[in-house]
Amino acid sequence: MNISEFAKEAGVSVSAVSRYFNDGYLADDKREKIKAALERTGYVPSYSARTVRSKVTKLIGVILPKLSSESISRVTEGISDVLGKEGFELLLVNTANDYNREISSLELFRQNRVDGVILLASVFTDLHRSLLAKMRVPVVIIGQQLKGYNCVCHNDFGAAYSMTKLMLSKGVKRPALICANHDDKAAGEDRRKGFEKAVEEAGLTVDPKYCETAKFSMESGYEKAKRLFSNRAKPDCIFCATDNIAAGAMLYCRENGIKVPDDVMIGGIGDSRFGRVLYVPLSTVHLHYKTAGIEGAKMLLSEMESRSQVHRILQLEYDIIERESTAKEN
Amino acid sequence: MNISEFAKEAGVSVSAVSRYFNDGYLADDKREKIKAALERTGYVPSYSARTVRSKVTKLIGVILPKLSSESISRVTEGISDVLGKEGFELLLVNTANDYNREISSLELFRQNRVDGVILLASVFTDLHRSLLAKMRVPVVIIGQQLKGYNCVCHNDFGAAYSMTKLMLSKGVKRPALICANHDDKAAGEDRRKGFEKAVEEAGLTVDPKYCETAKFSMESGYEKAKRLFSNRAKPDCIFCATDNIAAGAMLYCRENGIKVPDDVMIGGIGDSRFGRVLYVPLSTVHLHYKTAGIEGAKMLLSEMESRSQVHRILQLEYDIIERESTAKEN
DNA sequence: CGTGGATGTGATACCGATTTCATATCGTAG
DNA sequence: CTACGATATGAAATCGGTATCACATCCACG
Repeated sequence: MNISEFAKEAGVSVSAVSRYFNDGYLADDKREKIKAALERTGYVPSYSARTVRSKVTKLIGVILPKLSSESISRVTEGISDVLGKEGFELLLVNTANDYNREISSLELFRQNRVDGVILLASVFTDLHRSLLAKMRVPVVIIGQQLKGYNCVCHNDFGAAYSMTKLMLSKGVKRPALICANHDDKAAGEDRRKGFEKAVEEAGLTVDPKYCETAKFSMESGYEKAKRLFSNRAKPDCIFCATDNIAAGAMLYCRENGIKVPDDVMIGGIGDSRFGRVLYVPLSTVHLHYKTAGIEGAKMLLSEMESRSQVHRILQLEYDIIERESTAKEN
Repeated sequence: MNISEFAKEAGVSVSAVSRYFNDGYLADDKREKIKAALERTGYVPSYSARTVRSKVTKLIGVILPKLSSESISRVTEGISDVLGKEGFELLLVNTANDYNREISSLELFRQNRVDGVILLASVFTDLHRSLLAKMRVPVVIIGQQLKGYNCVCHNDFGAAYSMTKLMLSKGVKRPALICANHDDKAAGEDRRKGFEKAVEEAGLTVDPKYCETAKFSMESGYEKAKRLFSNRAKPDCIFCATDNIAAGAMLYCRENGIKVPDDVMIGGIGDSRFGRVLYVPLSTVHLHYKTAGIEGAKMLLSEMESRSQVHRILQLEYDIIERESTAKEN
């Protein structure tokens, strides 16, 4: 059933029906007639037909590197909370860390399918940049910084610096690092640099043998911890770029009789829910993921409204959470 | 720029452009012309205009009770994998466990906005049923059973039964339960029944004092464990409906000097990633969440293709994962 | 050589809504 | 009493595509 059939059924004009669903200027008796016919027939207007003319999709495209990650789902929850209240729905694309899917979903979103885009990417290539430049709708980037776009990011450098410093302040001498892929500016590079700064400030040096690069998984953390402990002089402190990596490292320690924190301190980033209930409760850094989602969504809303070309970067701060995994040695 | 402007620019007819993006029957020279003009102009056809005529949205509506849950995001990942390969995108609605949002998103999906719907609901009311009946596109339900619909569910009863039986076989005498909301047929009622059956088969009785109902969170598990241990006779075994609840219960034990498994065994369901690295590694039941998403998506695809009215229920089995939290007492 | 199927083509009707426009009615301010 | 703004209305143009249709080639087959 389409609008004209329905209009006939309701005994009003097509325009009246359209007005009923949009603004006003409609007499009460017609309003009643339409309401009654609506219940009788179950008619629902077609969204795509509406979009063709009005250009409004009430859809926001969200590009994510993966779904089953605690931090990402928290960001998404924040986004969903804010945009849901404003009547927007989320068109979600899970790229599974595949650049090609990232690119192709940007392409997809150019097809007038969404009113705005939120991008949680880990790496930016030139292709990303050129596609982003072609976008005809506002874009907000969460978790990374990119010039010329509204961004919400975390103080990754500071978080890593503070966590490392916390451990160093307890007198450890051979700090090790399990970082993330360097191409990831935020979780990779910035966190690594934060670690290095703290180590240097403590008058120590960062030996490449004590630096491993892991994927964002527990399994990978486990493997890299194993490699760290294959060095002659064992590390007495491991800073891990994420809690997942830290959990993997801790599992390795547990299985190999290495005591945390007495033999080795372990610190992570992310404040995962499981940190409190780990084998040894994990010291970590709380990043405001949900807030990032909320603020990013708000930025997008305001950019959609004003279409302003002024972009800003919102950097969220962090909270150190100290637990047993970095407790004082004696 | 629209299709006729673009056609003029490319020096071909409107039909030729449409054919370029759809099937074939187009001479190679025109194909080349269009490709060149495409690069020159950056033209992208409008999806909604296409949809008005062709009815195809290439969108699947997915309704979820929450985003930041490991089990749910694993299901979603499965869905996304399968549907992404077939060129579908996901229109995601996070209902935040709010029935009204669940209802309103079903309304939303009636507006010819999606080609199919996947529903991960926890509770079914009459309103749900009547709205679902009005749907004009195929619907698949994951995690619950509902007559008249294609469903993928888990053997929740069996999982709970087996986990409880595992603990009882180790000689515990005062089993306790922390279950989920009974309105949730699968995770609430079925798992509780599985527990009860195992307890009765062991010749024991289920005292209401040893049954608590928790929300799906660690905090709630913690609280309910506290209540269980306020009984005069302490439980020596707690079956928890989910791993999150189990983690909370374990945290309570840890903080109160109750030894797991020596003083109390703890078992969960869900095989959360963190189970291995908990304070005491958690015995749990692996449910095939990702598989559920994959199979549900496949069901939807085949229903969209065949429009068959035959519905089936796919019940996935489970694997017991035995770890230290239920290790033999001596 | 005639016929028919596969291939290729552009004009145009059509999809289902919104928006514009020309017009009507009514209360009220001047 | 007139003029004007606010309210109300339906016909028709419009949005940007796809589907249909009538028609043109071309090659192969009997």
